[in-house]
Amino acid sequence: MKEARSTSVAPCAEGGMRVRDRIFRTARELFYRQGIRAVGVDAIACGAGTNKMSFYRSFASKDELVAECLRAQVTEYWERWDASVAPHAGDPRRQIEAVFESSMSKSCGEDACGCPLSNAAVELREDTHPGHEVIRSYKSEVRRRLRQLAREAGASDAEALGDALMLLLEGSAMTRLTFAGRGGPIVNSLSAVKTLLDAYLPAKRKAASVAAKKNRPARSAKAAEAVR
Amino acid sequence: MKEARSTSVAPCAEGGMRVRDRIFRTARELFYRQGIRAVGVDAIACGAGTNKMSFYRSFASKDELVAECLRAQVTEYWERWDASVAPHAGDPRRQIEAVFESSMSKSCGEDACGCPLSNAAVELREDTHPGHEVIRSYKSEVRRRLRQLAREAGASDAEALGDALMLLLEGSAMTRLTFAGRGGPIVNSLSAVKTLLDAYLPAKRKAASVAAKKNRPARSAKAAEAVR
DNA sequence: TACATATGTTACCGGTCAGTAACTAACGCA
DNA sequence: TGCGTTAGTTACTGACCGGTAACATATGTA
Repeated sequence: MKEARSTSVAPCAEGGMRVRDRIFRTARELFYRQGIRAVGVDAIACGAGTNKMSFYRSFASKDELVAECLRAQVTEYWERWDASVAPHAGDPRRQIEAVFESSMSKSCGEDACGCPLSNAAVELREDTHPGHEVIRSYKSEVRRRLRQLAREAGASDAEALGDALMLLLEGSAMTRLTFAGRGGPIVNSLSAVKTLLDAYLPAKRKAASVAAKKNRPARSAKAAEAVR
Repeated sequence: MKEARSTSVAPCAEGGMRVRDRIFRTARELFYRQGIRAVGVDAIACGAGTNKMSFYRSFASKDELVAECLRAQVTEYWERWDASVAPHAGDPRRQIEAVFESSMSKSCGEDACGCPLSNAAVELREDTHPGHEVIRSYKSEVRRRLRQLAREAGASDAEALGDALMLLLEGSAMTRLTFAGRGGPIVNSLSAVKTLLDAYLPAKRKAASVAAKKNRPARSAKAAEAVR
């Protein structure tokens, strides 16, 4: 089980950052790129331009750091979610599309390697790990929100549509680990979403949509093409 | 990073099995349940009712064992695939459904925790690992076959449909890690597949389907319900 | 000047990891 | 009987792991 782990990692000095923040940022990056179990405390501290002692002055344990990284990931994810949904208030179908466009361009973007939360779910199997509950509640909330949006959009079967969307979301992130670059099945993720929406949602999106004037089909079509 | 790993694992003596086979079987089970990195060579040997020395008489290294486990997984997967597809030769739409029914009941079954290949893709990030190529070629073949089936079924956009199906497949396996038991989004996986098929395939399945008499919509509907 | 806070340095602990050496015991077979 | 194969046993190596102790050095502030 050879690791390229010990190879010196370029320290992210980052000028005016406190040690704790540098460690935190470095840890998130290394965990995401190389995996949680593959990255040791020493490598994190060294990568942050400090040493192990300073690490343990800022964090109680590696497990706690991992959990905190996951919590930060969740917070950022919801910020992105809310930001992409906000401009389309009253148009739930468009909101769903916006969520996927955002996800496809970020968590599944060019240099991305999957979803940090999903990856952590694979690596942290012992249910005593403090990060476990973070992952669980996050995934449940994703499911709840997608089902809620499906309901608001007037889906014939909101639970089925919401779950189908979630499966696409999870699958899109996961395939990024094997199909790097721009060629994987993820290129057809958005079109799958639209197909499902067309199938489950009432035609002509009369639905519960209040501000129907906000529709911009040309823009969404362009975004779909941009992924390919 | 505490592990429940050292707790004695019940040895699978398995009477008349050779040491190598016992080690192999034990390794696959432990890797799948606890993760590859979380399981040490000692734990595998001990779990197989033998010791580390016998392990290294049968396998060159842990990495090689991992790769061989993945190869075995791939072989079994294609056996299952072929077996579920064979009874529906000439009815590609039904074949797609059968593949999903098979996958949902096995790799995503009751006590399952995701797809061994996908999980390995998360855990083995160094592209020098001998298992890496196994995963990559396997995923590519899954994609190729799904697109091929979509083409045979006469899909309006075979690449899009094939990829959408693959995303559902990947997502279904992945959600099993967080939503254990029977309650996760996977319960709506099959209905999502049918919806996509209805959307992409020509109505009344006239398509390239040769033996249209093989249609058994009642059976497939029942299977879809059984998952819920 | 004096003190508190934040950080760096070095050395260490006990444990686990993958992997090896050397020897011994059982079994099948000719 | 003798030999080869298969497997169990014990002890070991060197590296790395997460985590800690003790001490030294900055820097800012009062």
